[in-house]
Amino acid sequence: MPVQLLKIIEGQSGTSLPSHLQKETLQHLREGCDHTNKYIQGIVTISYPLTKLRDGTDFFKIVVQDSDHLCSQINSINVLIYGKMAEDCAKIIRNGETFIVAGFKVIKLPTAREDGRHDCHLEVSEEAGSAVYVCETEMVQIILPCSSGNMTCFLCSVAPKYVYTPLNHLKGGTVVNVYGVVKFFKPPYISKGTDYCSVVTLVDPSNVKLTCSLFSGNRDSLPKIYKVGDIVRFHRIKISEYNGQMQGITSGGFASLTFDGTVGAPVVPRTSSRVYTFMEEEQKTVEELRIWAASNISISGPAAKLSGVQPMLFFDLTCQLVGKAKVDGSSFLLKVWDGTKCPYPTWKVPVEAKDLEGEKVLLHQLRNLAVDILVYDNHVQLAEPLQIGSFLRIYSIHSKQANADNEDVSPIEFHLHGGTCYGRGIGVLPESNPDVKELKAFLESVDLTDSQNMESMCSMDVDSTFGNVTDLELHLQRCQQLSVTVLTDHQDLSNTELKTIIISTAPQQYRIRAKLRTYKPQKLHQSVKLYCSKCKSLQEVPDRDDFDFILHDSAGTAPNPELHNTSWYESVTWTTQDQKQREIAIHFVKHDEMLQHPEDTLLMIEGGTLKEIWKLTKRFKCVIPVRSTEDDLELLDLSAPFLLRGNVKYYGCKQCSTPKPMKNLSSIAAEQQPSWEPTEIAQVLGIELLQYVFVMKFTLVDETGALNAYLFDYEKFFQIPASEILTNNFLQQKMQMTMNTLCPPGKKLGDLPWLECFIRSYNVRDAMKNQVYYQIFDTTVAEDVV
DNA sequence: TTAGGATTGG
Repeated sequence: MPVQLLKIIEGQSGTSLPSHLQKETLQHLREGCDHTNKYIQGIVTISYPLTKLRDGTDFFKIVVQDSDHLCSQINSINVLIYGKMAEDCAKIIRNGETFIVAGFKVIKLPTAREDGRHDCHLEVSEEAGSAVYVCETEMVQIILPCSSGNMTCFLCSVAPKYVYTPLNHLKGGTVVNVYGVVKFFKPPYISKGTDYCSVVTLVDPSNVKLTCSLFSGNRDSLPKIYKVGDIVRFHRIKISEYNGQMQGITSGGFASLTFDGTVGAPVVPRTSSRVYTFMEEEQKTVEELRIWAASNISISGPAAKLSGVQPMLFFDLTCQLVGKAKVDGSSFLLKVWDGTKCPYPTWKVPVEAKDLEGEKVLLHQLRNLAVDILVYDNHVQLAEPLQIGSFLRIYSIHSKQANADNEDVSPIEFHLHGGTCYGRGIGVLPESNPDVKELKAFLESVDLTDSQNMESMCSMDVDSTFGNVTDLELHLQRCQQLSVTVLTDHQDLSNTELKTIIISTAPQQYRIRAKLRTYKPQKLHQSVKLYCSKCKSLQEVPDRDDFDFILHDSAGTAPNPELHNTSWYESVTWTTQDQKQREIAIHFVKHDEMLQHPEDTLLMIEGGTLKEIWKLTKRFKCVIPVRSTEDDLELLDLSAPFLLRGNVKYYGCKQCSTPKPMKNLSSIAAEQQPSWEPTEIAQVLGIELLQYVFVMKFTLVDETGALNAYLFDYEKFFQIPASEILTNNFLQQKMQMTMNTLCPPGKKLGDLPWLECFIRSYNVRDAMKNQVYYQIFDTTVAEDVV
């Protein structure tokens, strides 16, 4: 992560920075000079809200003041931060903090400034190779007299050193600071007294639990916990003994920080205090707790998508609010959606149209995707002021099927019962929350016309497979006896018990019969990775923003007219009418000196936006984003897809690819019937094609033991191509339903279906030890499950 | 003060 929080000790600032970097003063900063090994340091005096540029790039502007040269004529500079880095910086940077940047671009402004600011600004982005360091310190704000009038500046005060007590060393009657992993929590609710209340149970590596009752009149000052596994730091919590156990309760000056508990996620605290201390060693504490929690806390909680809900269970739902209505004094209706479709008919709470708040058109469009959740009693007061459009996590919703015994399938009802048992409640998630970002992107990708069309498809599926409840039961019974997976080879082998496998040496192959107790990742789309078969590396699929930024960046290079209309392609160019006057060139590859039908055509585009490229892929067979050099077209950075075909973005391995000239494509164009296969295109362009794979960890159990086995699958196991899952809503739902059959949520171990699998054991050695791993192979989901 | 985890009603 390029944005780092550093501990900077006064007089030794820079001790933690890379040693090749040297401090540059604002006076010496010039456009065109080499600042490669320089950094700028100053105090943030103004920060503007995070905004988006026209093309969707995040943009964050701050003003940084050189605190060592406060009274010189030029003492501050505008810093413009773009893309992912803008977002990251906006999260953690507050006025008064020390900001350090290296790897910036210096851009001179056309007009001279008279406000003491530099006549250049700095441009900062991940793509430009910038690195940002932020020092968070407790600040003292003072006003200094200066030649140009009074001036506000900030001084760092020495931060107090906090001591954290492990949970097994707590004593009654003390006030302490603690770190812990959230094992259980109730989102803030209105207590019977005067305050908001949140109950939080922590655990730490001493394996001791501490349940805390936190009160505050201000909901924002309670910890912003969104899920079990989050990590919290409490300052000044009072410890007392209750029923023979230690408990925590808020005391004066209580303060908390909350961190995402995911290993590897940015260590960015969630807090309402503007000023807090957070040192480098504390970042380590959070990272260590994350690693401890990963193997000691079960966070595969009852989260669900609407497509995965089953009758009669309790689950947490992350969703967007699209409508609300008062029903009566003790209940309130929330209409929400998460982009997926509940596979069962859902109830509609009757309310008068005039009582329903929300955008009418959207409510109509979502009539088959949105569900009604009725919240009761204490939740009503929190539900009433919720903003339409906001993102919610509703905890422990009860999905209830009224007359399950009835011949007619009665719809599923969703209730948030009164009370706070099991953490029942409603939390509002900020837009910066990673789950919200992901949900937002997914909601945007939902084609509402499609989902209406799919409605008939879905209900057909449901009708034929689960015609009524009896059929559903039969289906489940069948799953319990027969295996929900089948072997595609080696059927002659007999089963081996897991205990035997665990005590045997590797490598070996086994046939097993086991149950799937749990699996990771629970969010199925996170299982999709890109794999390079040459260097054997796995990487995340780049997100839309990465591509967007590369496109934005390459649009800065104008198409070179000398490269237009060659023997093997025909070019069209135009300039956009908007303010930016972007130049776009499209090169249509010819066959036999003729243009082909659009559906057979490969084209190369320069200067296009994400949206434009996406539209072209709908019409044309293949699209390759390129840019001009002096003498040829070339591919963009390999973090961007080098080829788009249908719904699939094809990526190349940065390490193993050696891009070749684009004119090599002409050899394919000259074939009798060019098929424009991605593998062939990759080959002539010197690209090592990355393959989409599912990578999952299955925890398998039988009567004798348990083991974790990896699934590494292109499309054989799920019979769904990994390459298409990210862009196909229907396939995502299908995969979720498959996993719900293999591992039905809320079922006891005895009720889980059996899986027949082939697994192979293999050794992984490092300097310290040898470890045995297991991989599933030659296995596929049974035909009547998918 | 409030809550002190521990579902299933409308």
